[in-house]
Amino acid sequence: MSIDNILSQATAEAVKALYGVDFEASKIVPQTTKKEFEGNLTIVVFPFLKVSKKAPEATAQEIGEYLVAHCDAVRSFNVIKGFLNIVIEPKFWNGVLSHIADTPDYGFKAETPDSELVMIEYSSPNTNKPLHLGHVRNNLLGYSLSLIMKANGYKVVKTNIVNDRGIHICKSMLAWEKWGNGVTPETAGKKGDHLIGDFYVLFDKHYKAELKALKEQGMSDEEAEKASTLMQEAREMLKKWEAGDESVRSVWRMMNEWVYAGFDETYKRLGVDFDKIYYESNTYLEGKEKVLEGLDKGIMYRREDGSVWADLTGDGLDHKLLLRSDGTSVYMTQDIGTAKLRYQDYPIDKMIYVVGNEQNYHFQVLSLLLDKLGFKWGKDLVHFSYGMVELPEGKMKSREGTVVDADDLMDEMIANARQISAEMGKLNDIPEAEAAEIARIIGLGALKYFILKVDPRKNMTFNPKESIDFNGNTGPFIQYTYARIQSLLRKTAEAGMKAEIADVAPNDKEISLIQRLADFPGVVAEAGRSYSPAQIANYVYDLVKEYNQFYHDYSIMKEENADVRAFRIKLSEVVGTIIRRATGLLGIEVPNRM
RNA sequence: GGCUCCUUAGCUCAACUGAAUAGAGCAUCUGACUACGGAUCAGAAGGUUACAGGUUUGAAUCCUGUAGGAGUCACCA
Repeated sequence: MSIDNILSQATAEAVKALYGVDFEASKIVPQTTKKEFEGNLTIVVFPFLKVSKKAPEATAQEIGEYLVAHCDAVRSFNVIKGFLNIVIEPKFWNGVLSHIADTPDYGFKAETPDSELVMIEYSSPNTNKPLHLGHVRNNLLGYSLSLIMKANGYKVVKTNIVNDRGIHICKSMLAWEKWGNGVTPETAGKKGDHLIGDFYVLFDKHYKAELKALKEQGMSDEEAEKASTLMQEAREMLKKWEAGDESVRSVWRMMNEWVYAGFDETYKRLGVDFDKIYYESNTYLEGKEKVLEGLDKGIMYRREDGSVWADLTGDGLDHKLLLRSDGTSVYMTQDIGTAKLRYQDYPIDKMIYVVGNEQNYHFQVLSLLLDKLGFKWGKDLVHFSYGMVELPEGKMKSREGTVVDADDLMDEMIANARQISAEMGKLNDIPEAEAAEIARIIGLGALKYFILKVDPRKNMTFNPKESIDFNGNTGPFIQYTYARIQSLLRKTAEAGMKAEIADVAPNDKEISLIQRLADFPGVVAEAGRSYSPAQIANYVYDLVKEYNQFYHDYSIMKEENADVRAFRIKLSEVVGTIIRRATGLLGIEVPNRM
């Protein structure tokens, strides 16, 4: 049992013995004592005043006295206003540390046969352009989330829904057919997703030129858009696609393969993966079916023009279109179809969609519709909504070429890490292959940490010019501390020094560090509840910062008392372990040297 | 205009379910390497938590209103 639990239970007993009232132990949460006061843990006694009918100081005094008399772990206490600061018997912490050291999966809950199955959808790319910075945030959040949920004992299925159909793909295809001269990723020497993205931009360029010419002939914006032959051709192509026209379909399949090969490379480098991939070209018809089923059951209704709608005014929302008057499906319909297929494939208990906050309304509606259609997880589906990534100049716009490309960004980060490492002489005497690997780990660590440490709900600004710091609250700072601990362990092992929890009383700094280590399970659980990797990131940073102070103040190898030295080496080792596990939850690797 | 979210130090961000004097990093200034890695550490300075009310023993946190920003309200995805 953790020391927090022991204390809250003992406090509950104290309240019962002193005032004869039952207080739920789980509601009494001791907090770590602020460092300007004496003590390790603090209990706030204000909630007990109603039953004690005494002043805060007197109540705290009474509870404190009871605890000292009845609880072995409590050595002494002091009272400041309504705060009862408790000093834990120092040797008690040795047991806490050895418990952490001896628990292989400390902080992680194991999956059991009754574990709920949670499906996490993330990434969701369009096949007409490469991944950009916004996708990077999405992918990192989604992947980290899946690891956190797993650490909380859930069965996790990571899924990706690829938007591989629609007018935007037709635009790329049309441009390739018109101006591509049969170019392929091989002949162009370019990743497939980038090649297709270029044609999407090319289409837009020609389309804009056409619009401009038409408007110069005196047409309004609307008239010009209607008169555009390029857009007409694209629409025509979409119709052929929907009809299954083989000439269109074969180009579509070929170009999709190019794009997927490109995506796979990016995903692999980013370190994310999926258990199951769905394609909208397979799900949109299913959605149609499901909607028609809902129509039969009276959940939806049909208008005179043939379009199908859901009336959500009873839920405080609006009427929502589900099938166009020509019978084709919209975005919402596809999501319903995807849900249907997923539910056929997996016994889903909980569904999490990692999608940007511009779709908050969409998911509110989707939740209601899925619930009405009988999906048991529909009502409680989680839209893990995150803010946009903006540039100093404002929003990223793919058509205007102001996007930060994911591949370029990773290249830049790694090159940057390489350069800084080299300047500091860190890479001297290291074989090229290892130097490259270290630069990769650091560069990606910097990027991932930079993005994940921010509260997901908030929009964030990304300044590519200033790039990312390597000092302070950053990934490399954490990685560096880990590498130093590994170095320490190597050197002490070579010198034949032991690492063990000897029979010594830890000092204040050590106790504080042990307390923080002991907090790890709570942080993982909390991150699982609020679905936020940011909490893990901030925890591991605090841990590293505190360890650095400890590390700096003590010369561990120099310490002459072998027991104290062994204790500190062991403590360092455990800190290293927790750093590795916490960063692991963020998808960040830690190097043994850097 | 309706609905949702955001606003904390010059900048980038913390603060778990309300709790003690709101914490870090960057930038600025001052210090510390003849034994574990200076990508480090110690210290200084920097705040009316957008504003105004309210609830509470206690509010950055909860409620109401105001201002500013973002998103959304498509037979686009």
